[in-house]
Amino acid sequence: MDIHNTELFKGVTYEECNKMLHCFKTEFREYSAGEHICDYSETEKYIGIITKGSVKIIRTDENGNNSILEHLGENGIFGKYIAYATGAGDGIYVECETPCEVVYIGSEHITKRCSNACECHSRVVENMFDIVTKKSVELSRHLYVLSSRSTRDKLLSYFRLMCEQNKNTVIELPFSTTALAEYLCVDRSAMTRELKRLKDEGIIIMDKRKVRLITGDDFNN
Amino acid sequence: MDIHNTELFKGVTYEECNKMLHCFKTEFREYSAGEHICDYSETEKYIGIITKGSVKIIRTDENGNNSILEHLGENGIFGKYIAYATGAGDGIYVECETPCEVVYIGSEHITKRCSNACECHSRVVENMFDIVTKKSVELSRHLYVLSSRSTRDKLLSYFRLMCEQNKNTVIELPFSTTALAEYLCVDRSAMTRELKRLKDEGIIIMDKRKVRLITGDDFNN
DNA sequence: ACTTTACTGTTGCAAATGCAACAACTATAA
DNA sequence: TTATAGTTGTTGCATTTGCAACAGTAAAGT
Repeated sequence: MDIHNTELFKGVTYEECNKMLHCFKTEFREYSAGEHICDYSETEKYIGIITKGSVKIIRTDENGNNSILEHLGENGIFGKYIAYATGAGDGIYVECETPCEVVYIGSEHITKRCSNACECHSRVVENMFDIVTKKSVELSRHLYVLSSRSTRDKLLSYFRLMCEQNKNTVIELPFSTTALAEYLCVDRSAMTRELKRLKDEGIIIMDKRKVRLITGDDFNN
Repeated sequence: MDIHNTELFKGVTYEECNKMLHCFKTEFREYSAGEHICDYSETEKYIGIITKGSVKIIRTDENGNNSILEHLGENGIFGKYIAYATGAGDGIYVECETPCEVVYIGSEHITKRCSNACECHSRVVENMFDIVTKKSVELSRHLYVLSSRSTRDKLLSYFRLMCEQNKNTVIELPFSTTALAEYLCVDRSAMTRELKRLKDEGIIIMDKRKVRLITGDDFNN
C-alpha cells in the first residue's frame, strides 16, 4: 500500500502529500519475518506506519511470558500517541510477522505547523486524532466485553458488539477460538464448554468461525 | 481553576491563551449537582473542559442499569477525541456530580490552523494529543488489570501497577473497596474474602485504604 | 439528634471456572 | 511423504466465584 493512501493522509492530494512527506523527512525501512523492529520504549519521538506486511506488538512480562497486544497489518500504526500500559518488569516490543515495510515520521512534524499553515496539514492532524480515537474505542470495546463477570456474558457481549458493528446477526470471528479465549481472558476449555451450552440452548448457531446470534425478536431471519 | 491553567493550554502564555480563546469562540456554562449535562452522542463536534467541580460519565444499558465509566474533576475533559464504546441499547451521558463549570470548545478550532500559524496553536495540538494518549494509557492499564483471570491476580496486578506509579510499596486506594470491586469487575464479597486471604498469608498489609505490598525482596522497609 | 444512605465484613451454597491431560484434526514446513 | 506445530473438542476434579442475605459501622443530610 502506498503511503499516500494510508489513513494518516486521507483527504490529501498526491502532490500535497509528497510535499509534506519531503518536509517531514520520512524514513523508510524493510524487515523480514521474525525480525525485531524496535522496543516500544524507543518510540517516544516518532510513529511508524506499516505500508506492507504485518507486525505484532508483544508484551514480555517479568517471567518471560509473551502475550500479543495487537496485530497490525497494512495501514497499521504504532509509536508515539499509541501507548500501552506496562507493568513493572514488562517490556513491549514490535516484531515483524510477515515481511513488511515501515514508514517512519518524526512526531514533531505532525503537531508543529510549518510557516505556510497549509490546509492539508490540518487534515493530517485531524486524521491522526481519528486514528488515536479509534484505538481508544477499540480499547474501550475490549474493556466493555471484559467487564462481564461470567464467560457466558463475555461471549454474548462480544457477539453483540460484533453484530452491531457489522449490522448483521451473523458474524465471522476474526481469529481462532483459542485467540478468542485469550481476548476474553478466560480458559479456552471452559469457554468451549460454555459455547457448547449456548449452542445446546439455541442461543447461538455456530459453524466453524461463523456465529449467528438468535435473539428473541428476530429468530426467523 | 482558570481555563488558562488547564492541561490543554499548558505552556501557553496568558496573552496568547486569551487570543486563542477569543478566536475559538468558547462557551461557558454552569451546572448544579445532579443536573444532566449532555448526552455523549451529542459531543461529536466539541470538547468540554471542567474548570470547577466534578462530573460523572455514566453508561445506561438496555435494562436501565447504570455504571460509572469515569469521574472527572477539575481539568477533566470530555467530548470529541475522548470516546467510549457503546453496546446496542446503551446510552452514555454526562452528569454533574458537584456544582461545576464547563468551558466548551468546538473541536474544529483545535485541529484547523488559523492563517497566522501561531506557535502556541501547535502547543495546544500537542497538549490535546497528550491528553488523549493519557486516556488511552489509562484504558490500557485497566485492561492489563482485567486480563488476570483470578480475583487474586487482579488485585495483585492492580496493587503492583499502583505501587510502580507511586514509586512506593505503600499505596492509598483512590476509592472505596466497593468501587474497587467494580473497577476489577468482580463480586465485592468475593473480593473481600480474597483480600482477607492475602492478609492472612502475609502478602499484603492493609489498614483502611492503605495497602502495603510485601514482596520477596523488600519485606523489611 | 435522628434518619437515611452508603460502605464493610461475613457466611453458606450452588454454579462456574481454571487447570491438567488426552485425543483427533489441520496446516505448514522439511 | 513425514514430521512438527498449532487448533479444537472433551472430561474429571479441586477451587474459585457469584449470589443472596444479614448485621454492624460510617457518613451525610435534615
